Amino acid sequence: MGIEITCGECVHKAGRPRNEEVRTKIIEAALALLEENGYAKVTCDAIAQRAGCGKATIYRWWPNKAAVVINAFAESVSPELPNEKLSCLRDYVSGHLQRFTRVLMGRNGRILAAVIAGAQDDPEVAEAFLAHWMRPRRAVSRRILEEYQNEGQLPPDYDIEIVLDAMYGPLHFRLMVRHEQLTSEYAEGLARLILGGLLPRNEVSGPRPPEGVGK
Amino acid sequence: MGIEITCGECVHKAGRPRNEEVRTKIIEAALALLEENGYAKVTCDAIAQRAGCGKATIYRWWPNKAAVVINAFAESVSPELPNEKLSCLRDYVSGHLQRFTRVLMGRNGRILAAVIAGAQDDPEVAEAFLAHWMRPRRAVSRRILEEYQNEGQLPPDYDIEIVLDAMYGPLHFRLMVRHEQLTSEYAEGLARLILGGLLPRNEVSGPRPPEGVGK
DNA sequence: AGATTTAGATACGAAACCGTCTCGTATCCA
DNA sequence: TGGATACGAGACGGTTTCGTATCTAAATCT
Repeated sequence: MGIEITCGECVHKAGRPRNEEVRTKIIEAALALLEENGYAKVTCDAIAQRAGCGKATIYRWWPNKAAVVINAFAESVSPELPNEKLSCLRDYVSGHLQRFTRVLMGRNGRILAAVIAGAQDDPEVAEAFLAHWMRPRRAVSRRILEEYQNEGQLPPDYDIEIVLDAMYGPLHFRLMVRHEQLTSEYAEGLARLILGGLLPRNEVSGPRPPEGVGK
Repeated sequence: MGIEITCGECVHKAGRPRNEEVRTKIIEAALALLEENGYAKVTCDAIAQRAGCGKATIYRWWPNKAAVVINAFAESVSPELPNEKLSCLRDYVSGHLQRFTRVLMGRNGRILAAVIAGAQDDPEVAEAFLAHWMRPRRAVSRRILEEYQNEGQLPPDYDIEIVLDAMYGPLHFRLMVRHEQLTSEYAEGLARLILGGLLPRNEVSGPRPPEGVGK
């Protein structure tokens, strides 16, 4: 059943109503700690201190740290970056990688890296990350790429999942390993490479089928 | 100065000599815990228990958990996977991605993911990972790709760093995010895509320069 | 033999974190 | 006004981890 992400609709009956500002401050504190120190160093004590609230207030609304982090992450990224099909595949790939890279270069990039790291030792974080971020966004891009494929702008024998990975994988790679900077130029270069391929244009018409590499 | 990776040459003067088997057991225990539980859940206590040794023995030779993990990681991966230039770029990319994927599919894959995750909240782990794993291996691949470029098998206007990321990035992406399985077929499909590119072969000769996407 | 060093076992204090709880106060509804 | 709920502050007991300190036994050198 996983972790409750939204902390309920808070149907109000009687008594002092919930202070929405406190909730915001807790979420914001969690994000700031994620960004600055990484997942492992986020603690409920630290969140409470930073948010200027009592620890009990946190535990009243979330069962544990993972739930707060997942909730915070899901909200911070919810202003979706636009992802719409253009008439030309080339422009779509280039533009989309540009926009996504700009997101990763900022605060949400560090947060994303922290959540992926946290997902390595907590299956609940992993599942929440896939469900609330990775899968929905991939679905949008997948649908767009499939349309390009139907139109013949994209070779029909390519696995869309692999195309998606070829686009997003390198960006996440630099985000997390940080062997080189994530930059706008990187995104542009990557788009050119994915679109053009490594083989010179005067090679044989298509990639030849695999031979002698499998089992 | 970073963390001492090899725990010294242990110049022996007098007294009981160091039991090399204990060292091996500690390293092995660290690797097993990394693989099973991820970086965050590796503790010196757990290592000692699993290795069947006293905690003091660990602290005698390593300053802290990060040092043990880094040491263990560096040794476990030291049997380098072969990475040699072939006459044909296509075969090199395809074969290399295949071999590397097979590594990631096994025990060392989980360990690698754990270390990268650990690097997100510990700069020393990050630097050790880059220095002892990422940079040396990238250097080998970079040199090979540069040779292909000099031979004209690889377009001269591609940034080799980006080519490297296009190869390794998607593999690490699946390794860590696990939205889909890492398989041999994935490696092969990725190789085909990188080599061939998204644009149909009857497009204009080369990728056109960026326009209107930068600032 | 005696000095020296490694090693296992275990106790230890300090600190961090967890999740719960209480208390006093604030804020709303009936 | 009184009941109900939210909140901040902080104490709490319990657990975990850290890194150190002891103590005993083993192994090797001089």
